[in-house]
Amino acid sequence: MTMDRNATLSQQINLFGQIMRVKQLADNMEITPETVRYYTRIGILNPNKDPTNGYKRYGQKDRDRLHFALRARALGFTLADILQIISHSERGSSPCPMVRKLIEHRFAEIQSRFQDTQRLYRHMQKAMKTWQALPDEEPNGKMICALIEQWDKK
Amino acid sequence: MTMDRNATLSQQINLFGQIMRVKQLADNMEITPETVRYYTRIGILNPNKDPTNGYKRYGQKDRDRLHFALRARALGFTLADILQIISHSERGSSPCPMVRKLIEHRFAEIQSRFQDTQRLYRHMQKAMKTWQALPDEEPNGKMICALIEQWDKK
DNA sequence: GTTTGACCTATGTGTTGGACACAGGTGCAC
DNA sequence: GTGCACCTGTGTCCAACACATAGGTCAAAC
Repeated sequence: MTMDRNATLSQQINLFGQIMRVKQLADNMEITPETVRYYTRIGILNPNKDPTNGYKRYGQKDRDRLHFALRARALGFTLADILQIISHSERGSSPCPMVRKLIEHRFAEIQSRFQDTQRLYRHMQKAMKTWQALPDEEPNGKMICALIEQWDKK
Repeated sequence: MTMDRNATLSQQINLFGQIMRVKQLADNMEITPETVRYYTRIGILNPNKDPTNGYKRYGQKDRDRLHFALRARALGFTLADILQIISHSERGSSPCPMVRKLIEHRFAEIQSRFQDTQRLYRHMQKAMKTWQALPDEEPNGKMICALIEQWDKK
C-alpha cells in the first residue's frame, strides 16, 4: 500500500518501509555507493530488480545483512568470512560456533600484524632520531643514500 | 670453499665476481626469485642479458640497489619511493633531503596504521572476552549471528 | 647420449576492498 | 525541455608480490 514509486514521496516512506536504492542505502549506512555495489557484486547483498528500469531494490533483509557485514568487518573479519557466515546462517543453523573459531584465527593475524607494524613504527622512530644528527651525503657509487645505507644492520 | 652446498662451480665463482642469475641473487639476499623478477619488472633492478640464452645477469650495481631497496622497504618506504630515490641518486645529487621528507610522510602513515591496528586489536580482545560468556544462538530472521549483532554499538 | 631435475624465460592471472572512469539510460524539479 | 543527480554495466587501477602455464637451457648422473 505504501509501495508507490513516486520518488520523493517513496524515498521518505521507504526509510520506514521496504525498498531503497543504492545511494539511499549507502547514505543510510554511511558508506559509499561503490561499497554497496561491491558488496552486491560479491553476493553479500542481493537486491531484486525493478523490472521497469533495472534499478536495484534493497529491502529489509539487505539492510540486516549490510549492518551485520559492517560490524563484522570492523571486528576484523574479511568479506570472505562474512559471506561464509551469512550463507551458513541462511541454511538455518547458528553460525556462532564457526564465528568463534574464525575470530581466534583472525585474532592471531591481527596480533602479528600489530606487532609487525609496531616494530616498523619503532624502527622508524629510531631512524628519525639518528638521522637528525647525520649529514646528507652525495651518492658515491657504492651508496645510494647514506642515511639508509648506514642504518644499522637489521 | 664451502659456500653453497648445492652450487655448481660457476655459481661459486660468481659469488666473488660479478654476475648472478635470478635464483642465486634471491638466495643471497634471502628473498624469493619472484621478488627479484618483480623488482626487475618495475625497474628497481636492471640486469643485462646473456645473449646466448636470454638469461638475466645481475651485477654489483644490481646487488647494491637490491640491498638498498630491502633496507628502505624495511624502513617503511614504498617501492615507488625507492624507485624515485634511486633514479634521483642516479642523476648524481644526494637523495638524502628527499629521503628526510619522505620518511616524515611515511612515518605519519605508519603511525596512523599502527593506531588503527591497535584499536582493532583491542576491540577483538574485548569481544573475545565477552563472548566466552555468551551462548550461541540460532539466527532468527533479524539477527545473523548473535555474537556479532549484539556486540556493543561501536 | 640421454634423461633428469633444477633452473631460466615471458606472459598472464589472482589476491583485498574497494575507487574511479566510461558511456549511456532514468527520474524529477524547475 | 533542460539540467542535474542518480542509476546501469563493464572495465581498469592500486601494492607487492605469488602462482600458473608453456616452453627453453644447463649441468650432472646414468
